[in-house]
Amino acid sequence: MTYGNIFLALGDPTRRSVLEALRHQPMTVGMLAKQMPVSRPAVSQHLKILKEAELVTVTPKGASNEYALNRKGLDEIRAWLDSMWDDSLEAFKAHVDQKPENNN
Amino acid sequence: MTYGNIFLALGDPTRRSVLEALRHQPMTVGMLAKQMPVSRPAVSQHLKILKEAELVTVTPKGASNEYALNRKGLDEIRAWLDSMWDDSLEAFKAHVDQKPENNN
DNA sequence: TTTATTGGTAAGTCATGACTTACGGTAATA
DNA sequence: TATTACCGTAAGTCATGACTTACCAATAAA
Repeated sequence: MTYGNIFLALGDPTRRSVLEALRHQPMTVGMLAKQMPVSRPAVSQHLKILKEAELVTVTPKGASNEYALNRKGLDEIRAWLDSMWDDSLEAFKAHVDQKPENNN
Repeated sequence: MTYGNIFLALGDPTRRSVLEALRHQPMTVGMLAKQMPVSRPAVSQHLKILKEAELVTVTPKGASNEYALNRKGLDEIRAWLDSMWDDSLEAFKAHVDQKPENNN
């Protein structure tokens, strides 16, 4: 279950703040830490988790590392949501289609 | 931030199992607990969190309570995902549209 | 090469939360 | 009414995880 990490990553408010900051433009760790209420190591640890969940990407820029949004992780969440509704509609359809005969 | 509770709720694998079980049909607490590796009180506590996140609804059925999927919570997640992409596209558009003049 | 900037990691603390058993309260049944 | 099923909550335990400071590696500048 690959989206397990993703939901876990999105469960933390600080990590969501990081993602929401990265919506507007890619940022380095220092830039992110400066506008957040936690320390730089904390941000670094969060970024590690976000990276493993494929919610962000890293590209080294000299001495600093630039982080950007990664579409992949968010797409998986969307797929999970879609699957929830597919199955739900299936169940509804089965409910509508049910007939007294042929229920083996 | 209303989706805070929702992401928190979805972060737990047991709660996701509950939701995925409810995709197919509404179920009582006992039915859910029977097909899960945790105790009934644990399921009950999870359902409380899912209910507060508007991911499930409850309807009393005599002595038992029937839980069903609630579209509302999942829709909010979808809206959050959409907002991420809207802003991301905005940023991309701003990047493409940028010209040497008029950058005040 | 020395010095400063950037950032990842280690180690430790502390809060939170995911379980358990025990209990009480309500609705169906005998 | 007495009994049985169903379920929510209280209390307590234990693991996890979100922080901190301290340290180390790598790049950029003096």
